[in-house]
Amino acid sequence: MEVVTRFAPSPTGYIHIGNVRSAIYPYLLARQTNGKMILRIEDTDRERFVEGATELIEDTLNWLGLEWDEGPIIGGPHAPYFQSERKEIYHAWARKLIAAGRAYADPTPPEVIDSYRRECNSKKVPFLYRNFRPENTPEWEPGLPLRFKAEPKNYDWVDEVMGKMHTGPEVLDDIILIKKDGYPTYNFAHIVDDAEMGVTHVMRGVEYLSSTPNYLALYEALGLKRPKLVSLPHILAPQGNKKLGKRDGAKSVTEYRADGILPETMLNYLACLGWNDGTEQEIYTKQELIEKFSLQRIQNSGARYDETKLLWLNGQWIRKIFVEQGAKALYDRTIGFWPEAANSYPEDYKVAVLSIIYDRLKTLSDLHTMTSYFFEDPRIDLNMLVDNKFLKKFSESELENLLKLSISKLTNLEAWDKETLQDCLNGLLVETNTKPAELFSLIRIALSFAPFSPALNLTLDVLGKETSLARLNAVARAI
RNA sequence: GGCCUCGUCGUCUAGUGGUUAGGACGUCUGGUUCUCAUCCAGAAAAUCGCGGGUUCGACUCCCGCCGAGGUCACCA
Repeated sequence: MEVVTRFAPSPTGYIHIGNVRSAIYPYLLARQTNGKMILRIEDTDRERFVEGATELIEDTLNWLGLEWDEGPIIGGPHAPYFQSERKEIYHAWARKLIAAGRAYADPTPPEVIDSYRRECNSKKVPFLYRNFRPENTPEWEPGLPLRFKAEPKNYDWVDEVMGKMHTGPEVLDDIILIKKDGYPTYNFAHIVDDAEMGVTHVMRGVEYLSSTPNYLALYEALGLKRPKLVSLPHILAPQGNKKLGKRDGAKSVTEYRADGILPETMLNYLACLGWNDGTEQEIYTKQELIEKFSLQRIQNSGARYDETKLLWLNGQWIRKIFVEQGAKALYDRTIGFWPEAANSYPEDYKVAVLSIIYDRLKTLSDLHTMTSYFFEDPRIDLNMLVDNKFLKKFSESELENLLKLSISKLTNLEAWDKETLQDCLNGLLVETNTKPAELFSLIRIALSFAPFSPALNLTLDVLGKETSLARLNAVARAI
């Protein structure tokens, strides 16, 4: 049977890293089995609805490369995919329940229900509405909430991650199916939708584990086959033991795009937070994840979110793309991350710069600070020369002489490429009887006045003869 | 409080009766003709939450406890 999974977020804001995994795993499973993934927007809470949130969600999925088969804009055989547009469907199913005597309209005012709840809380007993079930219930009509009539009993089921589950009758209750505003609750809507849409695997956070018996009761009352249930462990905040949420500063997934994290990194990192294939592999392409993913190997304990490892992984991916797909492919990912001054330079030049600094990048936004001297002349700061730990031992006139000799040798070069330049630099080392740390530091700093730069011959090569010599001369004059 | 879930290096994890408890991030130390990285090599780092059993033998099986989390909404 075809596997059908879904990602069913509510449009209450952006998707953060704490909950995007419940999009990734369904995606991987669907692709692995040549099944389908559905995007469904659970917008039945009209108070919390945020304008534009659906677009944000689609944007996130697109950026991560998680394409879906049915959903709001692209449509599909089970449209509409906004729950708010499916009211009649829920009502039709609700009427079946009423007809079967398994649902009732509840006239009890909220204040009264609150008092029941408070009573239970003060007695330290769980609040079960079915213990307060009204004797006579009216016809269901708009303005009245509709409740499920629970039949308490034991339930046994298998959670694909947590394993064999068993609960007693005490967890079943008369949950609200339809709110007084006519919209269904999540509890009811998702069951109806999953059934109508043919969803075979329901994947969601562990927080739903406690209410699963109520869902099981609903499947039963509705005469529906229960789908496979998959509980996903939480992603924990860096501090404490709570699940990662917006109040812990959980950034939106796409915010990481602005920070220069690659989507490959994000997908790789998040997929492997709480899942692994049992090997020692750390870097996975999307394709590899699709092939190797398995429900059985999802971790059943929470996993802490660790940004340091994300950064490491991003560095790995930057290098992987450069090595496997080439400098141009990596360059295409860097648009928007270059310093202002780079705008007036041709693409070839920027690709050349990228080629010699890419392996120092942790994020693409590092480009901004790491490459400025390739695009504008640095401010000359003689203290950087004089105070340098390798150059301290030289007097200013010695430095000037070293620099002048270097300038004349470089000026006389006929070719300007990394090999010729290295030969020239090596010759200067012999001639001046200095150590690489000394002479190279001098030239490197004079060229860049940056805390670090790529290998000297490469820096000179990319900067070009004219710019390099102009900068060295300027420094020689300034000493 | 009831019910449910979870518990291996700081972190992510491998491990299903017999292993020097393995890998990765991070940390530290070296090496790579200068810096910062990369890369390479190496080190430190888990009495497997605790206590009982079962067994020749337990991280692995059983029981109890403790700790952490979830849930008990007309939110999802």
